[in-house]
Amino acid sequence: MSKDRITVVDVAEAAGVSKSTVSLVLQASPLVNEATRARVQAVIRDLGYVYNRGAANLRQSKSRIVGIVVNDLTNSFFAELAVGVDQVVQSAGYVQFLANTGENVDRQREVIASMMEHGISGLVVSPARGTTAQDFKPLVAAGIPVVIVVRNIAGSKVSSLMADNHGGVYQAVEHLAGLGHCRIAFLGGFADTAVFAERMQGYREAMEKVGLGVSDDLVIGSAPSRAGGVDAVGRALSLADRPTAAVCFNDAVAFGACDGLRARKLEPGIDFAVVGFDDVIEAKAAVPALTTVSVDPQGMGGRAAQLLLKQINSGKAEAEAIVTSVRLAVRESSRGGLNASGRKSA
Amino acid sequence: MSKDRITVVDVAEAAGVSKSTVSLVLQASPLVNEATRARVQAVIRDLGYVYNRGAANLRQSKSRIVGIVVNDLTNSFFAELAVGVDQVVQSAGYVQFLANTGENVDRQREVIASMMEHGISGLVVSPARGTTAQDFKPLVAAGIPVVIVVRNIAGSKVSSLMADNHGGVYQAVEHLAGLGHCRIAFLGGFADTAVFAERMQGYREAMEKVGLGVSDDLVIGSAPSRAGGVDAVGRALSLADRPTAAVCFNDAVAFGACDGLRARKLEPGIDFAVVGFDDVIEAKAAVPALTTVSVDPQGMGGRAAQLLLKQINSGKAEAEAIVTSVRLAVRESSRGGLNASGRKSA
DNA sequence: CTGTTAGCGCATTCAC
DNA sequence: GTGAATGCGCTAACAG
Repeated sequence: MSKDRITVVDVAEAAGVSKSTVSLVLQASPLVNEATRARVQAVIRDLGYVYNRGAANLRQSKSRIVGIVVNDLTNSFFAELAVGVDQVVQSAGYVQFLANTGENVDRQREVIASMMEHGISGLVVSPARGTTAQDFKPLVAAGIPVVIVVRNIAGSKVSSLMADNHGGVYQAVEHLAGLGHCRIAFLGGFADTAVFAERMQGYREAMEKVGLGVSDDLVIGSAPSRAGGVDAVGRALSLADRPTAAVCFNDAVAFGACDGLRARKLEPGIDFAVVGFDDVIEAKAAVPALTTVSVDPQGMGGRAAQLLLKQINSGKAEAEAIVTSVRLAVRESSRGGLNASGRKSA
Repeated sequence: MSKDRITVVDVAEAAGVSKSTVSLVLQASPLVNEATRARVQAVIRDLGYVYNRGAANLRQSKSRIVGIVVNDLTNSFFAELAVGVDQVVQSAGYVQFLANTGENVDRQREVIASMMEHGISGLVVSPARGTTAQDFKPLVAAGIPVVIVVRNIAGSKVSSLMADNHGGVYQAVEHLAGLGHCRIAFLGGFADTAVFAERMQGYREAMEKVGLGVSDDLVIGSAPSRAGGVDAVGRALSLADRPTAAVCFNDAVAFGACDGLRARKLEPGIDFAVVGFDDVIEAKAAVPALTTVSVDPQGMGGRAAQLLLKQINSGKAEAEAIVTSVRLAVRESSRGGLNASGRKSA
């Protein structure tokens, strides 16, 4: 059917003009006669011509394509993030390469290399665990803007967009203290990530600030998963001086904590307040008794993309670190839980 | 810092060979001396050369990039699908453009056009609602393989990969009948989609097959949402001749049905059996009493990608329609529910 | 085995 | 306003 790919010269001779004229109407230049423009466009349409952006990119050595690599698209949080990026990227007339690494650093290296070969003009990446600043060397060497989202990589001289981990946990602690809780635990998470460090720091500072101080037995690590939460809350409840509330490393842990409470016939939010950090976003329709520190992944994606585009258009800006605010989402059923259980303290 | 982009000629003269030689080592041709290959590769490495796939694509007029457009990446089902595609696409050395349409046909048209301009060599698409065969005309005209997933488009002469909607519901009905249910309703969904038609047909045929016949009052439409499910189950329960079980259009409806049951102090799976079709996949950790017809979206994505790659490599094959099987996932707590409630019938 | 010669499809000076 | 050259970075024949 269709012979070979039809090009500008084809439409040029079919319209009785030269290729440059065609090129001009293609980019909507005002330098071309209205009549000829119409004629050319007609020919384009019924000849079924499709613009070859690859050739154009080659010629101008720039492309309107960006890369986005996420560590786990299966996680709704990152899916939403990708949607956020997609939205602004699309409206800006860009198209995106998307790759999922599944937390595999080697795969990540490969896809980034591949994307570079394809001439992406920018990259937003939520790094796989184990990513080092090294991994972005090629990008920065090539002067390609990069914005890291969600997880920070120490020492990488690229931009980053992070949720306010510190502030979120800080708010959570203040909220619980305001409810009258005195023994507030920190549940779940592994200490080897930057995110954990930030949230932990928020916990410590807030506990000091509200005058409760920090005792190490209230910090109970576990896997950042639902099972980990069950475990952690179990250990918390078996402490001699039982906590009455906890802020959890993330929402998975928080769900687990609720599971653990119910298994002991305790009602989350009434008998024991729990606050999660809204990472995984299962939260959407979940546990009504759960207060969460909630971050808007789609919004983050959008902002990340905007930042990236800004850098692309400004010919390369220097690294910029921006922190997106979070808000505490307090559910009805978890308000004033302390009074209800009669466990209010001095 | 980095001057302009470094090219094959740069490495060529740095290595003291010609560009073609460089080109040959780039494609790992065996036609080049081991010594020179090593030298060239060394130069490539420490010159920081990056291959320009765009130029290569232009030259060979083919690209190792495929497009994938989904209607709602926010829905875990499609996110998983995308991951499935990504996986096989990546291992095949391809990279993917991903675009989210948000059920917007115009946006879909735009992104497909954009992808064509970028020279994708294939497309997998889960069409936005309202997509017509027309929308794929440009693709087929250009000889670009397309595989439609999840939702079929009548009259489009492209390949498709669909879940076994008919068979799934058929199995579900058989299952319920096997448990002794005689009044089995079909809940939720709008009649204007192909998917609905297929599932409905499965219901009808199975009801005939097991000798229960179909009475129209047992077919209760509603929005394919959780709220719709609540509504539908309510209407079902107020029927004169109450059904004892239902198969739902999808899992959202099924969840709603369970909500509705509990609101009436009925226990799903015990007092009333409900079977959902696992579209939205919230199901993962959800209602234990719920039996679902489950489809594996990631697997579907993988198969779709494989089909696409096959067609790409075989220089374009004709349209192929394949149906992926589904299986009934029966939860422990929903087995034999009928007996437990003493509502067993003749 | 390696170097030479030509374009892939387009955008961009420059003349006309 | 429009047309004729030139080259983006690479591969694909052929020569050597």
